[in-house]
Amino acid sequence: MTESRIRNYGRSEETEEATASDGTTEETNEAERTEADRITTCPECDGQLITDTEHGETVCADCGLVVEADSVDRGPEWRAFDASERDDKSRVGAPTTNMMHDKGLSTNIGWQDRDGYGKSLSSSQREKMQRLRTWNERFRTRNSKERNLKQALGEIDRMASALGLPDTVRETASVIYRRALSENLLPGRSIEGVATASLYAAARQAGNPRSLDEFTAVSRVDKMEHTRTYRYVVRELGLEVQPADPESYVPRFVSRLDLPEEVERAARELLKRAKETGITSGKSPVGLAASAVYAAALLSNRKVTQSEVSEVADISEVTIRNRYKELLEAGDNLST
DNA sequence: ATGGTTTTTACTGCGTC
DNA sequence: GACGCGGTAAAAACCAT
Repeated sequence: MTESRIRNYGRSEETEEATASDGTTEETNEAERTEADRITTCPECDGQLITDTEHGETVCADCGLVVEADSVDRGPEWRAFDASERDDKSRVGAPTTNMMHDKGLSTNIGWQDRDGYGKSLSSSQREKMQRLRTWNERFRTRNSKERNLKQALGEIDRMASALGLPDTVRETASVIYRRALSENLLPGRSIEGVATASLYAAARQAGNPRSLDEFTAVSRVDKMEHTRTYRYVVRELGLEVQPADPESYVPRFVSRLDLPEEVERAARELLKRAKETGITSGKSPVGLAASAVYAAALLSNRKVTQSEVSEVADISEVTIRNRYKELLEAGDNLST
């Protein structure tokens, strides 16, 4: 952002000098020009700037000065001269999504009893549409696999919302679930279990992990079944899931404790050093993150009690005590 | 199933407000 | 006296074998 601003400044100065030589320009105060008025007004005559997308230029409406040239045209590469032509030439539609069992590609008949112009339908038309809707729905979720998927994806969506996981994670989870389904991993396992496992794996792959406890809080399956199916799915599908990085828990703990960004940085620093000394191996990532946050808060003189941290991290105070001592020691050893 | 490691639970003592 | 903190021992959970 700053880069391009500097470049633009340079260009407008050049143009100024060029026009100043023919004596038409008054002095402009260089120092007073801020980034705010760069965008809207002409540096030359303070006229309104207009963007010419056809030629990729930003020009002054009054004096015609080209302020910015060769900008990137983000529009389509074809031209259309009226609305119908635009519709014909457009090659895009709604994106397909793995979050719906049919990838969002099947027909969906609207529930409003209105025609294309927004007018209400006659009663006979309404009945007809209702029958169509019924059959459309029946065909759409015809076989058991489809119904299975539908339920699982609903489940994934519900849990992801409850855990505050972004759409990208839901997408990944859906893909994993689809693979599990197509490889026949489902028989003998519950839909909820596999759905939970898929989401758990997706969240970890995305570097946005949630702890097992957080999952058991929102999932319909208990912890044991969850971990069992998770391991099973990972093994059968050959998923590559690295151990959760403690750092990825830090931001959430920090924000839940209302701590400043400075603490977050310090916590990350502590974790980095701990990783270098190798004391992190085998220890629970959540516990490490929680302890790092506690230690960082302590170092920056912010009052946070161990019990508060243990509360938001769902980790025992004892673990925090043990870990944070180690973290501080590791930090000392490296810095000296 | 088992043994080793880590985490949790429960309890106690110390200092401070 | 309540609270925060530190420590300990035993139980429980976890993981690889």
